[in-house]
Amino acid sequence: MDDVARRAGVSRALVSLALRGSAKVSDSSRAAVRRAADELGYRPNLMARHLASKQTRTFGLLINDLHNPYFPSVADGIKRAADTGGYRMLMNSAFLNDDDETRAIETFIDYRVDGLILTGSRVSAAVIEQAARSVPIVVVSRPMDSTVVDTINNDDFLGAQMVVEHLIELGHRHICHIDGGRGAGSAQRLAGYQATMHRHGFASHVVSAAFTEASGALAAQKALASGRTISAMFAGNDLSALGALDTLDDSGFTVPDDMSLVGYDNTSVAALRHIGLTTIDQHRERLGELAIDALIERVEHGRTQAVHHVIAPSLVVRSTTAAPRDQAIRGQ
Amino acid sequence: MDDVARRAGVSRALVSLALRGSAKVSDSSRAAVRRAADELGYRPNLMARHLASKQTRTFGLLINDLHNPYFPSVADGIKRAADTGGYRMLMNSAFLNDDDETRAIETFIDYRVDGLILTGSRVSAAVIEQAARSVPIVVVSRPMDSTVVDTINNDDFLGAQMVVEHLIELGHRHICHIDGGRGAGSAQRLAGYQATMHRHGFASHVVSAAFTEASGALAAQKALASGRTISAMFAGNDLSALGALDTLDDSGFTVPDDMSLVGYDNTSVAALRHIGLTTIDQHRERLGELAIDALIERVEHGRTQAVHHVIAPSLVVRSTTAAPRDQAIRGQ
DNA sequence: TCAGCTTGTTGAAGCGCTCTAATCATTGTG
DNA sequence: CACAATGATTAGAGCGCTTCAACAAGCTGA
Repeated sequence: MDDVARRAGVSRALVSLALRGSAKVSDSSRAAVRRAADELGYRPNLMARHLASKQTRTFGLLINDLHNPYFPSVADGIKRAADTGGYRMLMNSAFLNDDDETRAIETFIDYRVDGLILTGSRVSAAVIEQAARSVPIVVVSRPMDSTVVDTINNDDFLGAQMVVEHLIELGHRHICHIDGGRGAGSAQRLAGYQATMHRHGFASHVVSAAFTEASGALAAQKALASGRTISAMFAGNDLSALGALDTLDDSGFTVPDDMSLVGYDNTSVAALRHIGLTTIDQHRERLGELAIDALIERVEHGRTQAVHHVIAPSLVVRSTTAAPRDQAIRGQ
Repeated sequence: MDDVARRAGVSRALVSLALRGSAKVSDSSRAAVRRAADELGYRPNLMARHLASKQTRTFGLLINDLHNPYFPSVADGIKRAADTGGYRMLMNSAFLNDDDETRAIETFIDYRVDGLILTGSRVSAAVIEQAARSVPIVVVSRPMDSTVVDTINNDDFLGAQMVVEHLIELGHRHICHIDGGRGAGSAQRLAGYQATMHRHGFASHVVSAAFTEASGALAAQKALASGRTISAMFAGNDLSALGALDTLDDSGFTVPDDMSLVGYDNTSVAALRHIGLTTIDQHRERLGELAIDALIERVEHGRTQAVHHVIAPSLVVRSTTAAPRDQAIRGQ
């Protein structure tokens, strides 16, 4: 920086101002500084800059499970919104491990990001609220009733309700739900399923799993082995639906003739025509935008009260759902 | 830090030493410092630390395309290896955009990571070598003949050869290759395909695409519309194979009866039984370990000469390849 | 002409840490 | 008992930047 100042014939302070585009720098010195900086290939040291200014103009994004194609799409939206807002992103993933997640959050705090977005977070609310004392936090895809962190969520209760209504309309009565356990939003999805089944006077049938293929496959096995009649399965997310699809294939069931199957998230895999999974779309890009907006409001406009956005999902009907084979017999 | 020092009844310098586990600190003061730090919830400021020491003990990982399930698996291996090496990771993704990628690299440099891993990078070699002047770089899944950056690669020529040999053994003669364009490793895969076809006396048939589903689907359409006989398609990666599968489904082809299909990367999607794509496994976890090892050697042991690792892939035969329908007629 | 503004510029302090060299205690040696 | 050697501790400089108060210079209007 000293070199640049000397070369441009000004003081170090002015170099700082000029490079950050301050209005109170004359055009001539600004040009001189710019030229000198270019010629010297000078890049300001972010560390020093932060140390002096407490700003990094960087947001952190924590992705819980990189293997779940749902998250990259949310990341897309976030990145784009951050770009237009003039912030850059740094990411980290936790691979579904709580310790990893806690450490990743600490890394972000150590690096003094200006804001932090947690997607599909699974650590306890206490950990998050503790971290929120150091940095503004937005939690995406995990409902939290907090006064200190913002949340951006899909209405998972409604989504589940839409799925069940869709299946019931097709004539299904025996709908089994593959629960997502601690996965993001899975409690709401379960509740939506149960409430809707109950409202229609049908019995719930829940097998527990997680948001992975392997556990979805296992859960489907358990469901089939339970001896209960099942004509449709509603999995907590696309990944577990894919696992269930594996099991159904293996067990000789044809989807949707013998069994209807629904996922949740509308990931790219679900959209493959070869799979054509009926599922719920969460409008992920929108989630991302809202998350960045919330952060910018806090950082730049000093908002301190928490906001909680909930956006409505939509049903995407593809080729894994159809009327149950025995519809004619059981009738309406 | 001053507070901690005061509370522990020692100097600031000793707090620094104690917290970093220096050997020249008495057990008693070490304990006192630890306790004081805990009580105060003190976390050293990474920025300040770096400013003074030039170290962050963090590696950066740039993932080119988060939507391609190949990369998360590589990231898994990298993260694990970094963990055991005592480094933490920061990630960033570029979404297949060169400008984004360049900016992401700059962000990492600004954040002064101790080392940088580029996976599936697409920017020009010049950009990478320029960046390598600021930080040790390992390039994964992109062959580069550089004297300044390390590379860790799969033997894509060999992998392609294995695919073609497999198909030829099944009786295929008319094998079409869906090229990956600028995608990582795609040049080698193309070369392996062409060389092997040529060696067996068969004509090459290449349609160009990229490493995405959409372009794979399009390429398959072009191939089918070309009027040339095709009994098998070898796509540059799993994603484009999936796209081709969509097209084949739509066009009424049954895989593998009417058409065999092979991918590359052995992603989780390929492994879904419902898809069961024959593909090449790159031993991604190993790639990740080697990358971290290379970085640590440079950072901690001062290696300056570039190393280039190439590891052998293996063929994973699933259910999208079979003998061509007309084998009996065309015979051997 | 001059007080009072602007506008542009600068010196110096300070951000929170590490590191070097110096200091202080303690022990061992001839 | 002086002196070297060892081990533990500390003061203070410095890392590269921002920021703030102060200042110089050119303008304004009375």
